Amino acid sequence: MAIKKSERTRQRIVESANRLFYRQGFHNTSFTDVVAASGVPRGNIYYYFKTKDEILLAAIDYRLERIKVMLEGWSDTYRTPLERLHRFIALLDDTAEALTQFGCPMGSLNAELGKANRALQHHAAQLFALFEDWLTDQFAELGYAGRARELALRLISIGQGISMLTHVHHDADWLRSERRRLRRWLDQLAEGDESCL
Amino acid sequence: MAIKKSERTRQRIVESANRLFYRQGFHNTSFTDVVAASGVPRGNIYYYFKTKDEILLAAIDYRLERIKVMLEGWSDTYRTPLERLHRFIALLDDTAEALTQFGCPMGSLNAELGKANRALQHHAAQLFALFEDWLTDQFAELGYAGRARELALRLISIGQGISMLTHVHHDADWLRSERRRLRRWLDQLAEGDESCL
DNA sequence: GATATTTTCAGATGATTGTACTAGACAGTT
DNA sequence: AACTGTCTAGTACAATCATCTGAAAATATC
Repeated sequence: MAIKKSERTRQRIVESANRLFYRQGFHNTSFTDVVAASGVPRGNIYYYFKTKDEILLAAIDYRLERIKVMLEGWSDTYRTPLERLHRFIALLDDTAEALTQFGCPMGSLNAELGKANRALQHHAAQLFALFEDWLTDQFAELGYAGRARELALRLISIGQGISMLTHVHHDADWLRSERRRLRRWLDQLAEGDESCL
Repeated sequence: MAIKKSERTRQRIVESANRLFYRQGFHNTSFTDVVAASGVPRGNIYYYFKTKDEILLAAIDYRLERIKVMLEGWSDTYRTPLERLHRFIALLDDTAEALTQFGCPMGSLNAELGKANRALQHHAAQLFALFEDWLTDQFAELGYAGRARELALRLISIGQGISMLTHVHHDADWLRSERRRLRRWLDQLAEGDESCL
C-alpha cells in the first residue's frame, strides 16, 4: 500500500517531466519547471531521482513501456499485417495536432540528445528500435521477408520526414495529404506491386 | 578599412555561434561557449548583439545567405533541371559525416526552436523555404509544372527522414543506400515514369 | 506500541546563466 | 593635437540553474 503511494508520486514526476521534455525540449526544461508541473516539492523529487538525466532516463523508459503496450495491443486487435501497418500509419492522424505543434516525440528527442549527450541518445534510439522491429515483423508476414527491415526503416523514415515538415510549416493539412499517399503506397505494396520499391 | 575590421569580428562571432548551435543545439550553447569558441571577449560580443536570440537571428541569416549562394551556383553550373536535382541529392553525400553526427542543420534547428520559441522558428523555416522554391523551379522545368511544389516538398521530406534516421542510428551506410534509391527515383521521374507519384 | 524504514519537503548550496555597465583604445576628421 | 564615433575588453550583476542537506512526518515491521 505504502509502496503504491510512492509509486504514484514517482509516476507523477515522470509523466510531468515527459510532457515538458516533449513540449519544451529537454535542455529548455528546468528542474523548477518539473517541480511546478508535477506539484511534487523539490526535495522530494530529488529523493526519487538524483539528477535531471535520471529523470530523462525514466521518461524514456516510460515511453518505451507505453509503446510496447500499444504495439502489442495492435498485434492483438488486428488480424492481418496489412491492417496493422495501416494502424501504424493512422498514428499520423491520431497525433496530428501534437505533431504540428511539437514535432515527433521520438524524432525531436533523439535530435536534441544526439548533439550533446550521445549516451542518453543511445537510450532514446530504442524508441525507434521498437517500431522498427514491430514493422519488420509485419512486412515479413506480408510476404516481404527478405526486405522486411529495409521496408520498415523506409516507412519510419518517411514518417519522420512528414512529421518534420508538418512541424516546420505548422501545416496539418499537408500531413493528411501525405498520409493518404502513404496509405495508397501500402495498398499497392500489399497487392504485390513492387514497382515503387 | 575600420569597417572591415569590425565586420570581421562580427563575422567571427556569427560563424562560431552558428557552428556551436549546430553541434550542441541552441539552448545547450551558452554565451560563455560563444566567447570561448570565437575568442571575442564577452563585452565585445555584447556590443554587436544585445541578446543570445539576436546572435541566433544573425546565424540564421548567415545560413540563408550561404544557401542562396549555393543554389545560385548550382543554377549557373548545371544546365538541366535533372542535373540540378541530382546535385541537390548529392548534398546527402557531401555532408554525410556531419549528418551522422549532428543531424540535418535545418531540421534540428527548426525542431528545437519550434518547441519553445515559435518566433525564432518561423525565421528558421525560411531555410526550408529557400530549398522548396528552388526545387519547385527545377521540377517545373522538368515538366511537372502542376505538381512541382508537391514534388519539391516530398523530396525535402524524404531527405529529412533519411537525415533523421541516419543521425539516430549513426549509420552513414544506410544513408548512402537510401541516397542511391533516391537517385533512381529521380531518374525514373525524369523519364516520365509517374508510377510512383 | 516500540523501532526501523521509507517518504516528505522547506530551504541552502555554489556554479552558471544571460545581460549589462564602464573605462579606455583605436580610428578618422578637423 | 584635440575631438568624435566606433570598437575593445574587463568585470559586475541579479536571476536561475541543478544539486544537496537534514530533520520532520508518515508508514511499515516487529
